[in-house]
Amino acid sequence: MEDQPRLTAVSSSPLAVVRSGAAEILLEEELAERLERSQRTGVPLKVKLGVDPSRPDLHIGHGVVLRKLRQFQDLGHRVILIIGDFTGRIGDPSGQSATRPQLEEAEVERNARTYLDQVGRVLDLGRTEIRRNSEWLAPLDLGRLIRLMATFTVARMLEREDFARRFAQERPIHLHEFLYPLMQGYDSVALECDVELGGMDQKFNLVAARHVQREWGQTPEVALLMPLLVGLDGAEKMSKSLGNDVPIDLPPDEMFGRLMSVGDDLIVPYLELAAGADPSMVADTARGLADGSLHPRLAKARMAQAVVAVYWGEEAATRAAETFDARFRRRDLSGDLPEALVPPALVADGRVRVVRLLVEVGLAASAAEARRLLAQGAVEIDGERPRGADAEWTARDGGVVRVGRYRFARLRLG
RNA sequence: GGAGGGGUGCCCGAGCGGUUAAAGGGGGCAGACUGUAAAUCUGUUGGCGAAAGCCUACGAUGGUUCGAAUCCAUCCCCCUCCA
Repeated sequence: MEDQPRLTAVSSSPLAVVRSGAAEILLEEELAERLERSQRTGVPLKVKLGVDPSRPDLHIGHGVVLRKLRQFQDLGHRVILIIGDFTGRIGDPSGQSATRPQLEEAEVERNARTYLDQVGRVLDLGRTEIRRNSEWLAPLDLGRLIRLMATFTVARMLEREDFARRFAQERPIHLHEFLYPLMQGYDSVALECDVELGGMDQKFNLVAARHVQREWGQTPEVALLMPLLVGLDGAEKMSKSLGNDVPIDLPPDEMFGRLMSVGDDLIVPYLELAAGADPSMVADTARGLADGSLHPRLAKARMAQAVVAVYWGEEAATRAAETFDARFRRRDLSGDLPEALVPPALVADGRVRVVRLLVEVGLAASAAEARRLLAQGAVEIDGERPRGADAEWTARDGGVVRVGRYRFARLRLG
């Protein structure tokens, strides 16, 4: 392996650390002032991140914000994770069933737990406060709610890009959707937050929170906005529903592989945002790629390794890089492979129908797909490349099957 | 409350009695090419089956017909305009 780049900046001033990589800070002077005061008085800042429990699957795009949160944590500040259980529960305007709220409560619970598992890869959970916004939102009475609503105008609401677009297209905007930014803002009031983090897509909500706090006589929190990470497709922002994401809990080998399949344009942004690499290293890489002195494949491998290291540690990342090299560059499948058990019932006269095998070990979703893959020459098993739907494999413990480029397994006879 | 438009495969979208497992595009998967790149080209993309073939599918239910995604009835949902 090539020598490892330094991934974290040698600590400079707290402001420099916290500011690095941010897309926008409202307002930076306020941030500087609060950090300074905190340092002087020894009172840590309350730093908030709101999370949506209806989507418990985190990807490395969320990781961008989480890493920033971690930096605050490392500087000794109080990090508060707000589970939006209340907001999440009333979220879906089309949810009508009466039995639903309770089910959702259990679900919120489960999701929150999944969430923490993942978040723990980046944050120090022992030093993270977890709050649910139902704590203060559920008891909110109509009087206070109206007071909250009175702080905003419809015109102001419609400035939000999402609302503006839907309004222009005459697509529905449900009234309660206007409440979201307000409730999020109220979260900040309830906790008297000093700083709130979010992706750029949260800008409106964070600005609203500042507004609400001011209305409630509090000093508005600093809104620290992180850039959105582009998805693997290089076009849309990373999101699970678009299927262009890299889940935080993806095993190192797969995470590495997924990062390697990305277009060259993403090397630098990922290095910077997803890996949080040292700015000078990002600059070096960008320069090397631009003048051709750095091979894109090498740069990409370094990027992938750096990202994997964030979630799985240096050692695992190095191993992932080596495994990748062996499996894909040298096409060597002799190392550790995921194992798949071949049930004895499948074996007849020492032979196994390949179609059934693929389905059984999960390398094909259905027999029809398995036949298609065979017909397309995508299946390699123990060095053979059978084409027919009636192909058979001579059962052998430790046999290796590969489907397409990315799917493979070592076969174990059960 | 009144008038009109619509619900099709992962998504968008054509079809408007048989030749429709359903055009076309996107996405996915695979093959070629490569840096497992990206881009490009080609193939493929409901299930069961070795195959012939069979089964399921066009919001739901029922009906007309030799035959329905296409016609009729009822219901559910969505959208637009008027109030």
